[in-house]
Amino acid sequence: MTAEPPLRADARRNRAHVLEVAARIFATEGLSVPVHEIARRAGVGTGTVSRHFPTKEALFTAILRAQVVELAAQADEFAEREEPGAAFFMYLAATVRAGAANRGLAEQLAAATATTTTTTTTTTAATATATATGAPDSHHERMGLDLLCDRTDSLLANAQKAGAVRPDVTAADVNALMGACMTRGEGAALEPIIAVVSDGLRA
Amino acid sequence: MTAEPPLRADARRNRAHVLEVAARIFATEGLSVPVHEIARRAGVGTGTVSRHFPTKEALFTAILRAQVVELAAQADEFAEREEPGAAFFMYLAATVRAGAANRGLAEQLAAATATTTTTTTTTTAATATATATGAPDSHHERMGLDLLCDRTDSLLANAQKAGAVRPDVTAADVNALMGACMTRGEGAALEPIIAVVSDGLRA
Amino acid sequence: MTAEPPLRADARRNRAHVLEVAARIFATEGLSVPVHEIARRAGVGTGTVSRHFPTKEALFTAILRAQVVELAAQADEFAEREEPGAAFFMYLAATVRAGAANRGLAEQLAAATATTTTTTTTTTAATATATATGAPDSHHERMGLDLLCDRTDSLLANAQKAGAVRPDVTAADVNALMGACMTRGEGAALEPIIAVVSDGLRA
Amino acid sequence: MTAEPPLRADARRNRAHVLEVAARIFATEGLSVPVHEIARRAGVGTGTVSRHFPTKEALFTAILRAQVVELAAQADEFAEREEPGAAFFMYLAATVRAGAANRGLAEQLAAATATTTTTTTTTTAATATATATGAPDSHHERMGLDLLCDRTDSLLANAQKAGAVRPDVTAADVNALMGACMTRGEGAALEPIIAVVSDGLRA
DNA sequence: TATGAATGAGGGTTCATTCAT
DNA sequence: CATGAATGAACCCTCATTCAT
Repeated sequence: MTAEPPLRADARRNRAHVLEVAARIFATEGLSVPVHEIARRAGVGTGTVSRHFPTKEALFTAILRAQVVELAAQADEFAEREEPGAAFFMYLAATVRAGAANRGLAEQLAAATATTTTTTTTTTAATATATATGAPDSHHERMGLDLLCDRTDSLLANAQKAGAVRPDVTAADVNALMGACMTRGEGAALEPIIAVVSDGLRA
Repeated sequence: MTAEPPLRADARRNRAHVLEVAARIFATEGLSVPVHEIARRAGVGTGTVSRHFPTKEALFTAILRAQVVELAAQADEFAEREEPGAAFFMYLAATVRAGAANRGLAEQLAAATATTTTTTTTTTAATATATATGAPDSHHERMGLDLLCDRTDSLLANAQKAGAVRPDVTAADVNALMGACMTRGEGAALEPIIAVVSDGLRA
Repeated sequence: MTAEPPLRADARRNRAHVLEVAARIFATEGLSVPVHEIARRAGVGTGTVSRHFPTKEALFTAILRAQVVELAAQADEFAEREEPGAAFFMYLAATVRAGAANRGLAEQLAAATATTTTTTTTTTAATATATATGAPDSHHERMGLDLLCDRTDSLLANAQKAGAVRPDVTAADVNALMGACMTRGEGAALEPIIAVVSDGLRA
Repeated sequence: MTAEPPLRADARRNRAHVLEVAARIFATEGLSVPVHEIARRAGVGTGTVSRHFPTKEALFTAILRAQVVELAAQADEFAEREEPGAAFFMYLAATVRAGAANRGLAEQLAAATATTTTTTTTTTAATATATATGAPDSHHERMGLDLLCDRTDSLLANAQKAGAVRPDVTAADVNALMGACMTRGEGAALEPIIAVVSDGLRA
């Protein structure tokens, strides 16, 4: 609503730094790392983190959105430059690779995929509250997951129309499969898993 | 070391009851349910839970072990009664279904699979501490995951020898795939996912 | 709803002790004293306070209700045993004396009296939340202030009918006057104030 | 000690504006409004507020003093132009009306009146600290309350000498009564309260 | 042995104040 | 001077664990 004035240069740097550090920490150690710890490792006070991201969930959101937006852009490029089948499988691989490199992203996606009936309660009290009081799916949208779902929908539809993907799988199945692959153990090679799932999806 | 005296009858009953209730709760609501809540729903005091399972992680372990032992037994039956390919795919499906029906199990497996390189921190401070101080892989073994890994190893090897499974996947890949599928969103149907992965694994 | 089992003896003692200490502290230093400090002075951990009174506001409520209930009972005695005018003025004096001896009580009453149009925001976030989401006046009732208001209503009406109190003042005025007198500085003698207000109210 | 150089014109304007905005906010919403919020609504940075009023309490003081000085001036007018009784009761009514229209003023006065024996702690940690470390009654004087007390003293004395006010009340009683009436609930009409108290004070 | 009350470290968040820009 | 980002202590609350009853 109120158009915020652009951040001061140093603040922008600081914000970016916190974001970067938090992204790395969440990626490697998951979302349960205390805010205090993030602040410490970023070399700032806890208040600085709270100023830029008033809630821990806001921090999740900021990080996840950025990553998701990038993935969606990539997906659009694939859709434009490749033929339907290739586009779909490149999207699949790219998304899974991104998620696999990022534990926090995977955790959020896993939680988000489970939003159909039950309230998640996994992530945060704030999430629950928001869900209870306000918009039904706002969490999903805040995180930008709707962007990804859109890409899955259209890329899958096209690939199925082109006969490159078996017709009996739904977008929800694909989302679940991608979300699932992200959480694979780091001990296992990621590429074989992508290969297996891709092959399993082929017509 | 110290040979534990056998539990008194009422104590054994109590322990079993707590275990049962906790298993149900963890299965449906995940591992973050407070111990206090488990005790309450089991109709015992928190002290009773702590007496039998001195740590929350010990409770996880006890539950997971039981479930894993059962899965391993099932696997042995498959190995005995079915031909290699069928046995492998039945094992895969059974394991994934079990995990998918059990949120806590899936959470633990996901965390456990990720133990190869990084220290986990996912589950609990207690876990992290234990892992840090004690034996490097004891978590894995305490949970009984070694039993499952053994089954994956042998069933996969046999199935590959029989030409039923593509030769380029490793046991680690299969474990990761199974672990991954368990965490699929509750919105997506489980069976299509199993079908896709199974098809992808076939020779 | 769920009939709580009676507290264990030691817990009841502890609860009573915390209540007593908190009442004294709130009475002398107001409501803004940290819970942590109350716990410290009561010689218990912060968790113990939170166990008995899950919210700081719950602690206020418990203390205030007890005091208010006692005042209401006293009022009923006056109504029964004295003639209307005397009953009213004894009630006034007793209430003011109680509130004056109790800074926290006075703060709450002052805040509570101001509930007509604006939301108070003075006391606590929890209060505001409750007011926003749930029942409109629940704060007022949780504190038991409705009990006092009832007494003011009836005692005043009777006294006015009996010609002991000037007819142009309302119960709201009386409540405000009582609430006001409670907050008088401790440097000033209370009794002259009561005398002045009582005289001013006489027919 | 160090003779302050006169403020630059823009600085003086800024200071005045902050003062004005803060006065309005404190009057309507009380003293617990964050400094940050005051700065925001005044359209200046938080640093600007802190520069002019190094402490939140300093801001209170500046505002209160101005208001108190005005009240004192009014009192002097009454004393000059009216006969003793009228002057006293006009002073009483004017002071109470001012306080009642001003939540922050009333809060401060209530806190200030209570300074005789106990240390306050109501307003702010800063206040408490200042009170603890520095001069015993400096708060009272910083706020300009001594000015008001002087007026109460002399107006009351004259009115009593003139037989317009009952002789058994002290200035402290009157101050307390005035302070008390300010905090009356917004639901109750102010004038009846003033009427009652005035009548009660008459000889 | 069972109980559940007590503990206290740790979580996220707010806010008066300071200080680099 | 003005700015507003940074600070960090303090607040309230949760919960795994311990221990007196």
